[in-house]
Amino acid sequence: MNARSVVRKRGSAPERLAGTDLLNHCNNAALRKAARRLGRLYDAALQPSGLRATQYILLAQIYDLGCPTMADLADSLIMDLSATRHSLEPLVRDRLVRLRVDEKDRRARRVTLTPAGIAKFKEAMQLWRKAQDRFERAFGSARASKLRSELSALSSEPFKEIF
Amino acid sequence: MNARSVVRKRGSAPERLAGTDLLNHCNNAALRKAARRLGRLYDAALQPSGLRATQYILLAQIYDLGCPTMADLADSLIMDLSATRHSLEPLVRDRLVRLRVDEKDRRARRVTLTPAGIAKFKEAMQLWRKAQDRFERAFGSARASKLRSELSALSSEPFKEIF
DNA sequence: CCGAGTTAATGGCATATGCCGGCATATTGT
DNA sequence: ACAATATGCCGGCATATGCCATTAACTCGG
Repeated sequence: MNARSVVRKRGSAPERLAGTDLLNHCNNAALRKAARRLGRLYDAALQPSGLRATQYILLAQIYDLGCPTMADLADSLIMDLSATRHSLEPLVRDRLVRLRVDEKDRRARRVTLTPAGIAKFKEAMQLWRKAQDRFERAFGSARASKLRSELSALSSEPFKEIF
Repeated sequence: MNARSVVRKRGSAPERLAGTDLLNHCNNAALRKAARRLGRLYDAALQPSGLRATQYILLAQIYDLGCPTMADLADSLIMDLSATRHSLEPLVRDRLVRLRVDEKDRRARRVTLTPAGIAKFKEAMQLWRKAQDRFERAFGSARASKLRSELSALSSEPFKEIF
């Protein structure tokens, strides 16, 4: 009787079908689901390089910024400083990334790619492009561009302070 | 020559400004950044309830589905089965969620909310709404709706097999 | 130059997420 | 009924992410 009522109650009520209401309206849930899905696509594509998608993102951003401080890097990725540091650990361990004390501000750490890091990044970039292409072929290139644009807007300035 | 080119080359080269190229085109990076940003918004809003945004999503989905199996739940959230299980652990520990063996298939586990879980969910829903409203007021309600719609499309069927 | 306040990073803890290998339970072909 | 296979979940391991408290280093007013 107990198990039955649990099992059945929900689906039978005419008010609402299963699993189609609550979360369909949640921006955060939609974002996370999409991130998981897409993450797995990129992760799989990058596998031959031994990098995770997140690690690729870190390398790319470091490459792009040159030798940012931890805080620069974290900010640019909308990431917590500690999270950034923790995520960097495997990369440092594997000698793809190096940290060094900033000359002018001894508190700061400059993050740089090692030669191996640069090589690995360039290797991974080829794989990344495959994932990117595969996704955009399926989703539409213009559509993806528009989506990224909206996501960037969401991640950018105005929303830093909606709290 | 090697290290030098890594450290310095970047900022000075006129070819490109720092941090605006590589990742701006990466769908995955854009998605992750947005997810982190929005996640923090929802996390903060839910804080009084003691739930994380992700936990709220789990409770909501369980509430919605009734008493799904682990696999049902994982699928509906585009989540790995093990990840789902692990994420459920704190909720089970705190007696918000219960697992029980399915009668008909002893391998399967049915996930249900306890009364405390239902109460907590409803409490959290009020906080969730605040975050949702706050975000949509800033981002635009229609715009958010469109964004969710694109994200859902991305998470849904056609892209399961773009590999 | 000193001390109060600020800023950058670290360490510890907790959850989030995923992969892989193993185990128990179903399902199926014969 | 039985062996082979498939399925659902568990455990262990590794990374991802964030918060908090702490420490080290800089800034500034006096």
